[in-house]
Amino acid sequence: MLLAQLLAAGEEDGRLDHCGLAQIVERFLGAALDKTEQRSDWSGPLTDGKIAYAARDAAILPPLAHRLAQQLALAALERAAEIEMRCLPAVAWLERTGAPFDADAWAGLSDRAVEEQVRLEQEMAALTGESDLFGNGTVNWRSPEQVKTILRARGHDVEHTDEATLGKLAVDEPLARLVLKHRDASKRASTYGIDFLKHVHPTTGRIHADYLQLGSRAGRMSCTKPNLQNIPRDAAYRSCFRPAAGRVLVKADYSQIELRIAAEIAHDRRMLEAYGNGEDLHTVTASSVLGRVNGSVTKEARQSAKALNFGLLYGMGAPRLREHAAVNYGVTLSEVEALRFRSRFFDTYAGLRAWHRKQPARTVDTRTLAGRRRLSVGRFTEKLNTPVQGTGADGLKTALGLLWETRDQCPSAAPVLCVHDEIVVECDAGEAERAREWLVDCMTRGMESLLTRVPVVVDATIAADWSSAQVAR
DNA sequence: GCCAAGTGCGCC
DNA sequence: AAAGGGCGCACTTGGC
Repeated sequence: MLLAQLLAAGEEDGRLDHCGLAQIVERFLGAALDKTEQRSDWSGPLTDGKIAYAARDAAILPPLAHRLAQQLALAALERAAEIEMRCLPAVAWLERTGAPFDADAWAGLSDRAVEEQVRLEQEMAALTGESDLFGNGTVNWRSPEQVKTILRARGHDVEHTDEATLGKLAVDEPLARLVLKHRDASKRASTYGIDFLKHVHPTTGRIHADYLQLGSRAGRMSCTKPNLQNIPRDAAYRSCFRPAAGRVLVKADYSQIELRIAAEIAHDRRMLEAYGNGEDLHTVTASSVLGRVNGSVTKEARQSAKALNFGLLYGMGAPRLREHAAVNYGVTLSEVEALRFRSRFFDTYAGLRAWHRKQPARTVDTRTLAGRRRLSVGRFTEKLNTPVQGTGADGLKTALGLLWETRDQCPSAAPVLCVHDEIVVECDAGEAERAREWLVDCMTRGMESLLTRVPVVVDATIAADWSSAQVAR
């Protein structure tokens, strides 16, 4: 399954997600596998037909494995395949262990979000004079159509009601501010509301999410039922992920990993030099692109530089840079200023500019540093991003494999969360320091197996829950 | 009642 | 010449 997905990465919808053995056999062996028995009643004694069906299912595996190995070799995907296969038991381990979770604390947050949502609806009703525009007397503030209609009635001729649009309006339209606040409360009341608790396992009390090992076209994992990779960063939410007394979490993440990988792939001298000297690239960008105040880089400037680094690295243009700066940093840039920042950025990182320029115009198959392939990439921005993001996945998956293979080093420990550049392990409090060293070592070695020109830095902390800040090294 | 597409937004 | 990328979930809308 994984290997078939690896070969298919980038096709149509990008994955062979819900495709079973029959489709894989059909595709790689060109043979039809009869699955009619699959949905029949398997209780009671096995009939000859069922036994034959089960035998056929098993017998097809050796020739299928042979064929897949052949195809992987032909496509030069052996290294990527090894990473995936060694990672697989770690993903099973992660899912089976589950994330430790405080459902009562979560329910409290959900209640607060619902209250806030109701309060905001009352405020908006008062502000708009209970306007009966939609027949039933109440406005559905989650309907972009209705929000648009009401804003237009108040003299704002908007095409969209997204955060960027409403954010601009918010300056002199209190309703826009309320709509944005309502969106936030409503998100917390729905996606992160009471229904989330249906994912708490009745006997373990933990959340055993479904990690899709090849969930993204670039090679990352995704996560569903529930998605534990988009839990709000707000400490109130993260702290609900908390083990019982006597156990602790060890959280570790890669420092600026995509920028380091980009430096390696693009051979950018300035970036490699900065990382080689143990510098922080956001600060370097702030200093050389945005300038200094009294000789030093302000916290705000470093924050803005982050946006420049991630946006411009992957091909963001000046217009969107302006938009982004306005919405996320409250920084107003003129067109000329945006263009100037952009060109100063590429003056600083000339290797990145050269890397952008050498991208072919035609559709290509991209490769990560481990050789992971994505088929038929046409967009310029995807040609830039996929190898970088995908190499991050190569390194993280290698690390997960190492954790599984060296688990005897830390018998009380098991992974409980995994979020693209972060792994969280749970263990006995008494084994925390040992677990921290083990985790940092596996993560470092996993990523270092791919990067030769740039150092890998892993930040790790021991904590009572998932919320505390990442500081120690 | 279901399905698909679109909108919006949480995270890395 | 110009072009940020990658997800999953809740909800609305429009059609059956």
